[in-house]
Amino acid sequence: MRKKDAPRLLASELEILEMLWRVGSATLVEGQRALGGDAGYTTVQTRLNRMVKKGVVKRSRTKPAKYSAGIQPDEVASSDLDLLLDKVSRGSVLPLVTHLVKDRSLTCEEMDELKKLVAEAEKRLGNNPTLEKKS
Amino acid sequence: MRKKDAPRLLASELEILEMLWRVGSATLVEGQRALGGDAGYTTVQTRLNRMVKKGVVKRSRTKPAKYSAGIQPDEVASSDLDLLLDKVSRGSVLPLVTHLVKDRSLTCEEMDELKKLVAEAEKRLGNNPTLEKKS
DNA sequence: TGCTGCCTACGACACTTGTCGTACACTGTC
DNA sequence: GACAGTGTACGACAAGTGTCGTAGGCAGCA
Repeated sequence: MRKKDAPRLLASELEILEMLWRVGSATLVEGQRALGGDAGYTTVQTRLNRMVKKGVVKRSRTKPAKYSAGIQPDEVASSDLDLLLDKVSRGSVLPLVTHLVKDRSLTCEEMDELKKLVAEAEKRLGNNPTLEKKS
Repeated sequence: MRKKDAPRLLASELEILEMLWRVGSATLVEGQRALGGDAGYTTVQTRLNRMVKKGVVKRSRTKPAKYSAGIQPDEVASSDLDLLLDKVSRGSVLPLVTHLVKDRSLTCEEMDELKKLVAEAEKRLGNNPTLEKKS
């Protein structure tokens, strides 16, 4: 059921994607600049093109080609979280959520959303009383 | 402050670590078997040894050398989640928590823990009223 | 028409990772 | 002492990644 699109992207690929998500789309020059200018022009070019070949980045047919992200942040987050869930926390969400929420100050809005989430989950639990007996 | 120990492990490395966390420690034979026997004996040997060199796996000096994880699941989860948080969800925990909690059935115990977590976070928010005004 | 600047394509080279095969070392046993 | 079994070290090779350099294509201008 899971889309096999994002098979655990490398940190460097995440860096590129993060840049593209941030700026929307970018030509090579813009992209290289947005990445901080650390990597050389052709380096960025090669990395972007290899990611295009992989399908995680799209490029336009316009003359100064525009590169844009081919996958959305939530897709990446999803597959990555699922992997973490599977390999690291043995299917239990609690440790992960704990790390995310603990030691972090949330805004009021986030807190509200969080409570709403929990309330929904609780309602769902009430509706599916059989599912909770797996422990 | 963050330990730079786990710089975004590869999926294959996670697989090895998952096995070691599961069995505690293992010789090569045990490890290869625990991995499902898909990879050859020397393949597992090479992968384990390369991870030892990286410091993410430890090996004993006993004769049939015992391999064990050099980092804990929560360390991996932490650094990985922080990376996701930074690159993918632009510092906002909500999308990640949402994915973790939504579409998943939690047990009663997990639900309790979750509510406890939220309550704690809320208390902390109350104690630091200045931090919430960033929006 | 020829030159100058961008943009792009392609090749190169080192390093990492996945996958093994092979050779060496040590321990019992005959 | 020779041999078999088990464990370990090392080398090899392909594919992928990070990093560029260089060459070719095209627009605008003298």
